[in-house]
Amino acid sequence: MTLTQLGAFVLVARLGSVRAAADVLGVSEPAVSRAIAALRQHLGDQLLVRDGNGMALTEGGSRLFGIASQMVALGSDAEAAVRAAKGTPARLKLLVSSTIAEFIATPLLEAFGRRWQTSFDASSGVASVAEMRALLPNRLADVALGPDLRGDATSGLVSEPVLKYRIILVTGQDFRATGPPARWPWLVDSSGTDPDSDTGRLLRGFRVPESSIRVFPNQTAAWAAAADGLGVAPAVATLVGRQLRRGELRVLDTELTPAVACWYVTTLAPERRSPAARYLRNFLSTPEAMQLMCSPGTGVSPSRFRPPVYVTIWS
Amino acid sequence: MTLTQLGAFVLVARLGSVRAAADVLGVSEPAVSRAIAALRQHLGDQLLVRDGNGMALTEGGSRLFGIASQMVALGSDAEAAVRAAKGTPARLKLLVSSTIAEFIATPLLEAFGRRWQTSFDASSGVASVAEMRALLPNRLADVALGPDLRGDATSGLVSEPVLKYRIILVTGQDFRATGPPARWPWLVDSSGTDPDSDTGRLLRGFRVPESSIRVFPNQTAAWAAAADGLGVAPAVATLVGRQLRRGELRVLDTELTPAVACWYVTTLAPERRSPAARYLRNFLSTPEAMQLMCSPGTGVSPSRFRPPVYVTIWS
DNA sequence: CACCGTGATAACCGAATGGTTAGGACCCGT
DNA sequence: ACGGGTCCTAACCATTCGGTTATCACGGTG
Repeated sequence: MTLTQLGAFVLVARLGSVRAAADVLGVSEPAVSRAIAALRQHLGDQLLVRDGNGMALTEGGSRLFGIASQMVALGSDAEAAVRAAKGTPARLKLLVSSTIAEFIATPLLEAFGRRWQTSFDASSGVASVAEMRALLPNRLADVALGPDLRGDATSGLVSEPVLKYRIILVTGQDFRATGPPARWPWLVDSSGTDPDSDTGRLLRGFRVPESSIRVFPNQTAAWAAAADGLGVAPAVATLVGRQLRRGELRVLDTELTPAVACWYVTTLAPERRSPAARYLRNFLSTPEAMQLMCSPGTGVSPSRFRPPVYVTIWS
Repeated sequence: MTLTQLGAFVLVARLGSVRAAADVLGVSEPAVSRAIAALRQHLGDQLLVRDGNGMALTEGGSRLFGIASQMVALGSDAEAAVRAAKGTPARLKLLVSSTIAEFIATPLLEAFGRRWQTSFDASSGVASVAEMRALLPNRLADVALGPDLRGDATSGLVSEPVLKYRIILVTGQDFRATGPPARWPWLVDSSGTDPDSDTGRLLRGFRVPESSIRVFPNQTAAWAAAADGLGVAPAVATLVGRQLRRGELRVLDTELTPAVACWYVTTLAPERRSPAARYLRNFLSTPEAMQLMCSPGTGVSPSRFRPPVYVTIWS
């Protein structure tokens, strides 16, 4: 399986014709045909089948197409990326939990950028605990902010506490909690599906069945639903201060809440740490960063706003 | 540049040693060394330099590392993906605008799954208008739901209207609109940075300067800020019904709002359409789908909730 | 039916990839 | 300075890849 073979395959799939692909590539038609044949044999699937006056993808071919397109695109990116790196600021890649992504990551990186703009080019992406554990040792990211990732000494990861926070349970003024917590309607964001997150642990602690859980795309939405009296939602105390002051939400105490938890910053062991990771780790202990994590402003100006560079792959 | 060369490079970068990589690969050390040398020459960068008792990545090498890791991983995925495709339901890949992603995509796909679960395996991802235009013709996605993508006849895309909706402007009860709209504080979600989105067009229509725009991670958050009197926010009328009924928000009329707009479904031309795309397109005209788009339930049960398959790449 | 145009296959060939062993250059420790 | 580790390079060889031309098989279309 070669990149050129994959490139030929992608082109044929896109154009729906071997001949046309050969023309575009400027090679003879059998060359393309044989590239496809090699892939067919290697993968044990027809990939492309005759369809009247052209070629159609098989189901297997369609799976391959998405992957191969990515690979080909990455291949041509590689050269450009390496060349562009000369004399360019280093990149800082930050992984964050969903809560931090929603409220803290953007202002934090904005502030970090103001200080180090010339030297670092920072961006962030959401990841589950499992993903963080996989991405950091591989250097696919420099820093993770959120959960404690210790517990596997062999991974070479170092987690350090950054900020304590209180986890509380909030609900609307008119919600009446009846029965045990496991029977309440629970309103959570997508971190509820990550068993290693605060939310996941809380749900497990109360043995909440799946039928009592509703997952919202973000915490703001879950809290809005809670304010409507639809159920209870976990929250970080400092982040719902506004809604509590306005009386939209009230705190509900249980045997497990309020609870104290802690955000951690995780990097590789000091000697393997990237310079960018070093700087961000230090930045997190500055008063400015602390301030931002305690009461982040919501919303940023669009010139500062740059969504993380995601590439969507249906694998 | 070969996949095996990239694989060797990734392994060396990960282990910090040529020798160790050679051991893992079960080949001689010069074999690995020469793979690196070939990449070095091809890309014109040292990529890895001696660093005491091992190898460290140069800036260019670190850029390549992220890309190469992806490529290698995709390469090993490819085989599995093709083999797994045999006798497997077809995949439906849906691109949606951010508004639809936040409120509609999940229940819609959930309903679609209930009807066709055995035959289709549907998932969705957020994309900007530009991304949709790029991904659909390449068959990296089957269907786009949201903006009208016509206007470029050569692309082979077909957009059909699905549902009319009203764009309104909402604000808190105590917000006093003074001066021209361009001077108001505008609270938008990330689609405000997509010039082809409804929000982007509205902001351009009022010539709102960037300094007056605050970008929130999602619309629910922007509306919550508007309810706090922090400014005005665009909204789809049917989606803020709850907040309007509760009196948290009120409608603000302007020369450009209320405006009527329309969601479109976009696919390839009928003869190039995938079967999955055909089915979803038909499903969208059913009463069930219409109902969902007009008043989507918020939140889904976690067993139904499967986040889209994202792979984060810092390119 | 004969005639296109399409894709698959065969036979051949140059070039590169990827592997080996042997030896040189370098850093680091004692 | 020496030995032991590392990485780089050179010379050699088998294999595969990617290209060609020629030929066959198939499906519409006149």
